[in-house]
Amino acid sequence: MPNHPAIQVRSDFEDIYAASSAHATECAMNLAHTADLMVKRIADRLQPFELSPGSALALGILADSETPLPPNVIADRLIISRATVTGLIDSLERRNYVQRHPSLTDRRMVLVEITDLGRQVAADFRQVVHQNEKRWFEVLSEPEQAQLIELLHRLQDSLQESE
Amino acid sequence: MPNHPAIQVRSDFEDIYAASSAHATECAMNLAHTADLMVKRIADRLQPFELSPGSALALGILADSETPLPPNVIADRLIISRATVTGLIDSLERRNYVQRHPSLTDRRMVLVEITDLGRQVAADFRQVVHQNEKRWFEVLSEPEQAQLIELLHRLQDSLQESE
DNA sequence: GAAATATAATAAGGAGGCTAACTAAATTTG
DNA sequence: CAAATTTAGTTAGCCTCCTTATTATATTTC
Repeated sequence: MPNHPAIQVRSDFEDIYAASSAHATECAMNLAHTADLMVKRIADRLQPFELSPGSALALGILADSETPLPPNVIADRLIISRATVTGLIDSLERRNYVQRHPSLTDRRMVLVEITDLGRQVAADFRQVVHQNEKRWFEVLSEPEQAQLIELLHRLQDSLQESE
Repeated sequence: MPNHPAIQVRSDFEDIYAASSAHATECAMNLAHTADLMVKRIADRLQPFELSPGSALALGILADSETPLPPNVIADRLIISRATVTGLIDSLERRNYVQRHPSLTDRRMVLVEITDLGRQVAADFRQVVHQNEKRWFEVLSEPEQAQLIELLHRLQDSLQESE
């Protein structure tokens, strides 16, 4: 993903925007800040596994797949560029979490296969991350979590339309 | 901000997690994805001004200040490192949006002063960004926006506690 | 008041994204 | 069936952020 700086400010940024009745801007700031904080926390939890969030997501996708996948498919699922996936797979391969094989049916293609070690690591880090996420989100009731998802879905649609 | 890859997957990622009743994970994914999408959109809107989101935030802070500010203060407000602020100011200075002056009272300090051009640009980009934000968030009613902010605040607190 | 400590800004180097250009292989088209 | 186009993966070069080390100046402590 684009390496855009996160849009965040310290938590009392409301000072700055309070006067302008910028409710939308306040939403935007909070959204960016919260997401950024969460991603940082997840990155912390992944560190013991020597995984970046991106590598972890890629490994997770491979762990869920019955069969090896080409980098292309991983890029599509994560909505990142193929070039970035190349790097993620390089890093996973260095740790022996995955292996590249040339495709026999289409020699342009590479197939990425998760190793037994990779599968184990995926199971482990997912448990850790999921446990933490559950704990973080415990401050919201189930209905609130559902509503948060609903609001975010609508926002996503709104943003996606916008060009 | 840390250059962590955004944690996002294509919008039908629910497939993957549906089976595991991972509501918290679904929240997390949506949060990261929505924020990332929004930041990308904002970055698009800032491009005509030759500003990155980070530079724009820094310029905004300077525009709001009665007096020139040291890089240190900007770093604190944006919750980014001082080293990063050095780079942002470099880029703003190249475009003549700000000027560095040595502080007369503490010769370790630099004071960053916004130029008239910078002030104008800040007013312009803010209007553009704010208009877009308003449009994006129109899919949520006022009470929904307020609730989103409330939910996010609680999440932020929860995440901040977590180490 | 000299030495040790703390603070401000910067520089150097690293990580993780991106686009654009390149190579190889498959597919389409005339 | 040869040429042009498309597709897959990689490489190279850029951007924005980070952490750590460096330099200069203030402040604290003995």
